[in-house]
Amino acid sequence: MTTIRDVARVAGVSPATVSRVVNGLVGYSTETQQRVEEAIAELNYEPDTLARGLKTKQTSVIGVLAPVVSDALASEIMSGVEAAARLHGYSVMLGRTGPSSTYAASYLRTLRTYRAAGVILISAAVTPEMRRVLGSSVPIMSVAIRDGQRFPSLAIDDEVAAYDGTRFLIGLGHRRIGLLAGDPTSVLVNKLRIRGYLRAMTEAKLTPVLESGNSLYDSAPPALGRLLSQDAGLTAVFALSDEMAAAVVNEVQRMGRRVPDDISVLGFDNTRTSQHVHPALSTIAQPLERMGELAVERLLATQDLSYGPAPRILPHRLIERGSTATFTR
Amino acid sequence: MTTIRDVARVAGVSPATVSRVVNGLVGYSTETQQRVEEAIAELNYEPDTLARGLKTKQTSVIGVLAPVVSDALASEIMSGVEAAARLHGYSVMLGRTGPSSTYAASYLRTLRTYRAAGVILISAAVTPEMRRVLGSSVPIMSVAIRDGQRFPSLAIDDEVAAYDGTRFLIGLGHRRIGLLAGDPTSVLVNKLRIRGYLRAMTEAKLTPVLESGNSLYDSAPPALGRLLSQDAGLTAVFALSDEMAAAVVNEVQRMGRRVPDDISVLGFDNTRTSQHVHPALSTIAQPLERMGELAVERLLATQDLSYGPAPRILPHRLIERGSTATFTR
DNA sequence: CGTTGTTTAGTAAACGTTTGCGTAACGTAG
DNA sequence: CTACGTTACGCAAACGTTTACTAAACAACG
Repeated sequence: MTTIRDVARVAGVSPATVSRVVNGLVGYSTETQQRVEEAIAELNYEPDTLARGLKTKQTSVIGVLAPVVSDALASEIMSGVEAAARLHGYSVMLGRTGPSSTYAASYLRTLRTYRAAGVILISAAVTPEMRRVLGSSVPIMSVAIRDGQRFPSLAIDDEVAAYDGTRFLIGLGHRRIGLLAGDPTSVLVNKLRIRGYLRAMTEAKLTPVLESGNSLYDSAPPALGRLLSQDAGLTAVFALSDEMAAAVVNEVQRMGRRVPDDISVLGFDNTRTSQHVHPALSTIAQPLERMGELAVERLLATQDLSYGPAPRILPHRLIERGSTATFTR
Repeated sequence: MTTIRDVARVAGVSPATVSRVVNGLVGYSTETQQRVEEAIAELNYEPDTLARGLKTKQTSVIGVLAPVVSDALASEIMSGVEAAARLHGYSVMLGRTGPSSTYAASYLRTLRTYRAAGVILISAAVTPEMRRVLGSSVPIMSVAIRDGQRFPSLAIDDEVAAYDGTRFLIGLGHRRIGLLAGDPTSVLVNKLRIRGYLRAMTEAKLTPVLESGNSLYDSAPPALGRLLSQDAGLTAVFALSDEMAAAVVNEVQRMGRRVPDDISVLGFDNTRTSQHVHPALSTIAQPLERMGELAVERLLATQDLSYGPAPRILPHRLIERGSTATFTR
């Protein structure tokens, strides 16, 4: 390994000077700068991150935690995170939120010993325990979830998004619209979306029909069954994740009915899954990659924690594909 | 931050002793050990990774690079990597292979300055440039790709897997079987799989019909069109990725023909996508998560590079679901 | 020409660990 | 009682940086 001392020797200056030019500080002549740069190139010198971090108490790592790393939604956000991080010269460290808050906290502890520059939580809220573990030096934020008022977060307005989706279905002429939710007890996001659906339905004086799955594919068919047993005449189903929506599309067809002719299906998230099914899903798009990018940018803008709690709202967008159609009768 | 000195002071010993008990070395009495451990617990001490890494020239980070991070196949492998890494007390750093070998190399350089314990390449081969950048101190290996003979890798036997898939279709009674490959020029994997298909077909004295996509969903419909224009009477299509297979299923149905009654479709990889389509895909499963886990275990077993080049072959498995059926006529 | 200010550069002390070396204490054997 | 081996532990020097201080050199100014 070639060190800063080697460079200094070759360039005929002191290590301090080399450090200065490497970091673009002031205090050297152009001539010196050139000699140093030549030496760096010649020796193929690269500053040691560890030593630097030890001294400066900061490294360019950003931690990213998701409930499960192979999740499609999380993957796309991570993709954005990776891109933006790289762009700004940061590296990303990957982890799982895991089963318990303690599990996550343990990883955060690791992140702190790495003197990470910040951490991004996907689809998970910042708990006080996490905040405590990190100490005051490393900023943290949630994305794709509306946290309480306590910590910074980045998400769409889930209530309005679900409202818009429901309105869309109503505008298509549907009157009997079922909602297939995720687990409302655990995830705030679902509570908000359910509220949006409810608001749209009651405004239109329609009776809500609601069942919950767990956002994954397999939970949808049984939940759809329950939905249909509440109201066999449903003409539209609004599923709160694309995976569940895809399952609904397939299940409906398996039952011998057609999408969208007999039943319209609306998804949520606009992950790749929404295009993997036929007909392709109409869905509420979240700007997933963008969210990831923005998350790192906001994090980097946060020198101190004075950044404040205000959740930042991103625009959602309804994408109309083949799984929804007008209903007339 | 509480340091080893603080612990030493509280426990009434020297920093050296604290270090020894933290690292489980020898040279202290049980009584001392207990005092130190109490102090550690009391102060909530956690050794600084940076300082330790600087001294020992090793950190517990494992780098993982994939061509694109939101890819389903890569995600599942990463999931395994994350799990195993965590289990062994390592952290994973995420990166993209990116467009060029130089792009990847630049990230590897970063990884080296972090003194990473190793790096895992997903669906990408180790180039000599990468190897050179890493120097001799950090081991690297590929997974889900059969590298040349030069560097360690971990994969299924793609040739045999494709052969088996084709044999399976033939066993079902199909005679006119089209292959939908990925890009054969760039990825070795595809070359091997194509070879397997070809071998099965010629052994059975059937005439191969072959077109290439790029492994992604959108590339499949046009490629299917070309396949069908070569032989409109195809009764089975073997797609070399689940995404393409899913697209084929949807496209076939869009054309008013039925899967599997009119055309059987066989996929490859057994990613989640294979279940998102109806009928669900029969497919060749790779043990993706397991591959990720094994990759880190092999890496960790590699103190030095004397590990040798032998590619390790993992078993593949044919999963029969609804998209394939016997053909009789 | 002394004084002062500015620019360029070097010296050395940290940052928090690990570890080679030295040594005191204590048994045990001769 | 001396000699010696073993165990438990402390001292201090690294690891590769950054950065506060200091100082030399030089110009500008009265």
